[in-house]
Amino acid sequence: MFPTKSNETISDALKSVSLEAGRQKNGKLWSNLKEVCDLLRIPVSPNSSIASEETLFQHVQFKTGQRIHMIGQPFEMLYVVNSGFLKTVLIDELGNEQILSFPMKSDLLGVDGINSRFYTSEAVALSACDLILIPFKKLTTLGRTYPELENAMYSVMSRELVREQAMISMLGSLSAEGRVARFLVSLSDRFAQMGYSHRIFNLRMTRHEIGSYIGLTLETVSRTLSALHEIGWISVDQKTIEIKDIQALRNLRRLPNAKTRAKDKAKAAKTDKAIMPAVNLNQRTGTEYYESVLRPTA
Amino acid sequence: MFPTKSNETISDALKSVSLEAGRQKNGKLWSNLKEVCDLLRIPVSPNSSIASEETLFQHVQFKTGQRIHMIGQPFEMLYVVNSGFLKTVLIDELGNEQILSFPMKSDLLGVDGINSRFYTSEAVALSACDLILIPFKKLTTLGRTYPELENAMYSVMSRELVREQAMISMLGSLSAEGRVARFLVSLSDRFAQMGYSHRIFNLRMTRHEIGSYIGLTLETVSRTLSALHEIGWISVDQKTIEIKDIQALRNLRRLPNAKTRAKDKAKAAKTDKAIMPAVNLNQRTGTEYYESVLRPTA
DNA sequence: CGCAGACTTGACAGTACTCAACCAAAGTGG
DNA sequence: CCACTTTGGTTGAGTACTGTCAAGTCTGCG
Repeated sequence: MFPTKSNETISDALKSVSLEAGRQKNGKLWSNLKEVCDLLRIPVSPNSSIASEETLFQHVQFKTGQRIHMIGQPFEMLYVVNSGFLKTVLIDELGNEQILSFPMKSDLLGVDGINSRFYTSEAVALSACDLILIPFKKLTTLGRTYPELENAMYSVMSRELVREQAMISMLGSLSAEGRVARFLVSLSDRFAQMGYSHRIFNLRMTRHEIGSYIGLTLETVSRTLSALHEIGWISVDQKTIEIKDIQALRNLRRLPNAKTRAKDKAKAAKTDKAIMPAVNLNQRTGTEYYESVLRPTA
Repeated sequence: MFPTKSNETISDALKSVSLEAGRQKNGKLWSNLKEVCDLLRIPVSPNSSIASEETLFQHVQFKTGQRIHMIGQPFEMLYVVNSGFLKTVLIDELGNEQILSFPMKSDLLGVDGINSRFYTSEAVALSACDLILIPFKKLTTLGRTYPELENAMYSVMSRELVREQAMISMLGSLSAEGRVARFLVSLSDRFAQMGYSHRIFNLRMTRHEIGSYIGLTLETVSRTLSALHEIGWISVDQKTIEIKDIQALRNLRRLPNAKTRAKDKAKAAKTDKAIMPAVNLNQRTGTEYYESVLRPTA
């Protein structure tokens, strides 16, 4: 009776995850080092001394809209997302918000504070969240006891760096369609990784936030989602996304062009609003007609 | 008789720096841990045991065009730039090059390899370069002996992460003019930091490489440089850049707009090709005339 | 029920890309 | 030494894409 669980059931998921990766103590949730490493997808040899119960890290819960840390605040903690969805935001000199990431389960937050000793970005909960507190001082101390932990830290930071490089590459080279497609694909991948459906999911962020993240205006994001919907690669209804042709989305760098797309729209319209399957986007027949008909009416 | 040294004199600079930050041994240059930390601008307490001569790191020289490491190559080394100019390049699925950074003195290279155990980008020398080899294994081992080194590593990686975040923010929010202006300002700052002139310097990279770095085509880069030249904020001649109004460049987010710019060009033309000082870009007088004169001739 | 915020869609405009011609500098080879 | 090629740069014309402005819809919530 249970289909692939959607990411709707946050509170349910939270409960079960909490049981997996935490224990009660003084009425609060705590995780040991091993559990934190597992959460971060850091390989740890099973017989490692890391598995000890000596060092516990406290969980903290945040409600939607709550700030985890603010810009300029002294840096002391790293945070590992155990459940929930967040955004990290940079605010530039003119007060413009720039979304930097949408952290979710198993992501690490707060790394930007290490160098300057205060946070250079802020993190906000987009849903109810369960985070694990990692005091940075404690972490570096532990690193001396467990050499593999040290390597793991380097590894996680390196991973984050590579992720940002990919982001820069995307912003530098992809069209609006390419960016939105990639965004959806990466979300789909993340959800799959977390055990949610990779086909149907809910966006946790607004069009404005998506646009900020991938360097577009909210209108362009909305239009592009509509366009992808219309050619049948996805289905959009407000925050609900259904991926219908992930391979097409993956391969997309630049939609053929606006003219061709208009043609396909025309076809779709002619075939009684049926959604076109994602094949043969490059066909170019019987379309000049459509345009020449429309032009006079405008 | 020595003006502020320009960055022309690479080989000279290399020699002097080598004497500063290296020593001969078996006919090769070596630096100790303290010198490497200084180069990376990592604060080290002077009485620290880090200052020891025990651990030496070898220098390696590269000629223009030589590759320091390639994509997919197993990761073993980090590199610290002691002198010279480089580029790091990402190559995506379709073989498109994407410039990620232009490392120069005191930058760290190769961090992207830590996570995946092989380099995900390649580094190429844009000039003669002197790099210090840091075997990663050796570094992590040393980290256990010198706790402050460990912190320093985290700090450097965090710094790099913040830099990339700023890059993402820029690509997401700035116009072509803003990007080029920022690029020039950041170069100017770097050169100042290295003791070169912040007013006049030579670009080490092509327009194509600049464009890739800041997400524009080479034509747009060229045009924008010409525009900044024309309004008198900089002076461009091929690879030579002279900054004439760095404050204007710093504040630039979006040039008033194309129309206003055309007006200023008109003014500049009328005043017999004199270069306009960078004031009052927003004046909007006597310009419709210019346009209406030009239009018919086209 | 009305309001505010999020989203969609249209019209229009301006920025930046594409294509292309041209120029300059630096090799290359006879 | 001079044609010739190659590479990098500049500039123009035209166009496509994406931003801006604006109107209107939908949703959730007090």
